[in-house]
This record gives sequence, structure tokens and C-alpha cells, in this order.
Amino acid sequence: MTLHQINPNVSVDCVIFSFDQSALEVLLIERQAGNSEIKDDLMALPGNLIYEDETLDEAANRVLSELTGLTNIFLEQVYTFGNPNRISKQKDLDWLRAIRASPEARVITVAYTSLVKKENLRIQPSSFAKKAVWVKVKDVPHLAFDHNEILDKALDYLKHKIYLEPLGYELLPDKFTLAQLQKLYEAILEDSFDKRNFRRKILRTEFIVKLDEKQQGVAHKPAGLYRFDKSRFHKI
Amino acid sequence: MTLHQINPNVSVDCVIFSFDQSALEVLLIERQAGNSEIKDDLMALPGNLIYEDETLDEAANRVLSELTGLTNIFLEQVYTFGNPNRISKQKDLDWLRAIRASPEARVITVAYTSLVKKENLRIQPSSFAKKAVWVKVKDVPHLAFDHNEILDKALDYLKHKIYLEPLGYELLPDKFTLAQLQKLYEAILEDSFDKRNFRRKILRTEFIVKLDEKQQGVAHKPAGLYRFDKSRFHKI
DNA sequence: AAACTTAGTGTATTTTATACACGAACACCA
DNA sequence: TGGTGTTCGTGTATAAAATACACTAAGTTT
Repeated sequence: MTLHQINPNVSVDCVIFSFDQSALEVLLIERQAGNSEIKDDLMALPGNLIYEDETLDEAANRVLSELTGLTNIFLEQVYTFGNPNRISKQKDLDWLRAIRASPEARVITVAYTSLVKKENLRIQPSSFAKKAVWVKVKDVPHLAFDHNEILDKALDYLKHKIYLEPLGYELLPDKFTLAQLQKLYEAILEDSFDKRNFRRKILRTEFIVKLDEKQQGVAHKPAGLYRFDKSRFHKI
Repeated sequence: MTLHQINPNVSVDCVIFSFDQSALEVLLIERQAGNSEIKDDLMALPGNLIYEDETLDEAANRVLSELTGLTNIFLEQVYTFGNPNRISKQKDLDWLRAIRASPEARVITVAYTSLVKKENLRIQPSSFAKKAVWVKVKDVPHLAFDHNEILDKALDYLKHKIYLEPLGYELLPDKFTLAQLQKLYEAILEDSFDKRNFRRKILRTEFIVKLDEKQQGVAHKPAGLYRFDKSRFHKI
């Protein structure tokens, strides 16, 4: 690993979403400085300062992969936050003093959002987070810095984006039922839909294709499984 | 005027659009360093480094108002560009050496887009531009830095945004004809529409209201004038 | 007064959205 | 093994929106 120079003024923060049963979740870190004694009850979005020799996308990917081991994942820039007093709570200042070389520097942060499949994913401790936890979006507490605002913006972004692209499959297992997909749309859009109309609309697209396989181990009529056909999608 | 400290790593660039007859235009500056002898045939988007004590929105407003005198104008953040070699052309380097205190600093830039009514607008020389010109979007040449990429992103942003909000009136005179409005939509969306269907759709909204007034001095049947009713829009 | 130019309008057809209810398939348990 | 519980999977009727299409009206110019 080579040494990189850090840019003290620019960071990236990642809003990493997953989906569990019927709720959207976001990955938050419990702040804890390297070897310091600082204890802090504020949770935060994972993020870090950028290196001078990497792009913003690379920085976001770095944060994401340090924490999740994932690469080549849906990860898009959302918005940039640069209020000069976005770092003003005493707790935030204390924490920065504990971990940063230039704790007083003004930092603007570029927010990214990512969608991950929670299954087969182990969260790893990383340079900026000893511990990370999934929290239901509805239950997110008051966060560090302006991270609640960033989360809200990412949620907005998702809502709009899902009209344009079938993001659903990024958050679901490779094989999924239409009921799961519907619940996901309902969670993201904070709305509920008629089952028959939802199915009609989804299947009209032709890139959600039915597999010759059914759900297993459920105490009721098993649902058919579907998958997302990327190549069919790209043809349109 | 107070003295501000400059952040050498973060700038804003403004993609300022206007509409003329039937074409979208963008405001470009002819690069020229303060008192220097540097001559440069690359045009650029107006932009500048941010001050330590201002928000990104404020910085963008500052650039916009220095150049146009306008405030309280449609101005929204589009995207942030941070490729470490976005400043790599020799001409760009030369220019930065002529005008910047830290010409070698890595600069990430936050792009904003703005919509202005060209009528009653005089472009003023500003700290970063001796001369600015309106250029049809179709005729934009190769620009400085990554400004062509930024322009493209702003155009994309506009296209999406106009589905969500009736931006048209930001670019047209207060009183306009439906034909003008249609041409504007056609220019932004790079498409063409049926006149009757377009009118039906616009008038269905109920916030484009007809005035009791007609076009003057045209060599054909004069069109009725309409205006955008902001308060009716906000009710929805 | 004729020629020119753009304004302004209606209808039929297709596509999409919405609202709504019941039999079928499987697991589980008595 | 038959009954119960639970989710699956489906069709139709109605309303709303999108699309396609052509002629007369109102001014100006010559």
C-alpha cells in the first residue's frame, strides 16, 4: 500500500442502504477514535477525507469497500454539503480533534448513496469505524454533523431515481418474489400499491423475468421467483 | 467590503442558461487574467474559488451576481467534479499560474445551474471575467478544464428538472406566448411536440394563465399572452 | 383586395392508471 | 388425512392521459 496525501478540505460520506423484510435500512457507524479514549454517543454516516490523487468516486468506493468489502456496486453521487458551520456541535469538534490532523479545517463533503444486498455481507471494522450497524431509516436518531440532512437528501434521490431505473434488484437477493419487490418500492416511495396493478406494471417491462422456481419453506402457497435481466434492460 | 479568506481547494462554477427566440444559450467568459499579459483562446464557465466563511450556495450566488447583477434567481446545485486531473491542459495550468495564489492546488468544483431572462440584463465585467458572451448551446466550442462535461451535466439536470417543475417561465419574459413556451420546451428536451397537445397539457395545469393582452407588431395574427402564476403553482 | 403568416381549436384512438374480490397452493396441526 | 391459516396469482371495467391529425381566423404586407 502506497502513502497518500490527504486533502483536509474535502470528504465523502456514504449513505449505504439495504432492505430487510419490509424496511429500508441505513448503515451507521459508532464513532470511536483510533486509540483514543473519546467516547461518543452520536452515530454517523461512514465517510472520510479524500486523498489528493483519487477521484471523488474512488474515494467513495474506498470508504464503501473498507467497510463492506464490496466493489462494483451501485454508488452514485447525490449532493455536496458545504455549509461552513456544518461542523459546530461540541461533540463533533471533540471528535475531530481526536482523529484529524487538521481538526479545524473547513470540510465540505460530497455525499454518495449506495445500495447493497444485505445477505452475504459482513461489515468489517475500518480505519474510520470500529463498529457499524444497520438502522431502520424510520428509527435513525439524531446524527453527527449534518448527517440527518444528508440522509434525507439521499432518500429523496432514491425516490426520484427509482422512477428512472429499476433499482430494486440492487437491494434484493438475485432471486426474489414480486411481493418482496413491491414491499421494497413501497418502503422507498413511502406509499402502498395495489398488488395486481403493481405486477402488471412490473411485468410489462420485460426485464423482470420469471424463473422456473418457487419459494421454499413458507407456510403458505409459495411465490414464484423472478430475477432481473440486466441485458434486456440495457437494450432499452 | 470585508476581507475573506479563500479556500484553495473548492470552487463553484455556474452554468447560466438563457433562451433566445428558439435556442438555449449559455454564458461563457473569455479568460483573461487581471493585469497579466496572458492571452487565451479557451472560453470557460464563470466560476471562482469559495470563501471560507460562505456556503456553497452563497458562493454560486456571488459568482452569478458579480457577473449579471442578479440575485434571487433560479440557481441550483447540479453535481460536483473532482477528478484530480481535471486541470491538466497546459493552457489551464498557465492561466491558473497567472491568477491564483496556489495555482498547483487540487481544486474540486461544485457546479450550479441558473436560468435567467436575457431581456433587461447587462453583463458586467467581474473579478474573474473581463468579457462574457452568450453562446448557443449547440455552438459551444471546446472549453477550459472539464467545463464541457459540466455543461453536459447541467443540460441533463435541466431536462429532468423540467418534468418536475415548470421552469419555463424562468427563461421567458413575464408575458409570453404559448408558442414561445413550446419552443423553449423543445429546445431543452431536444424534441418536438404537437401544438394542440402541448397547449392542452400546459393549460390543464392552471398555473399558466391567459392575460387579456396580445402580441404587438407582428406581421401575422397576434398570439395571446400568458403569464406564470406562482401562487397557484405553490398550491399544488 | 389578395397573399402571406402564425394563431387557435376538436375529435377519435390508443395507452396507461386505477379500483376492486376470490379461488388456488402449500404448510401445519389436530 | 382433512381442515385451517396464509399468501399467491389472476381479470375486467372505468377513468385519465397521450397521441395523431387539418382547417379556419386574425392580423400584416404588398
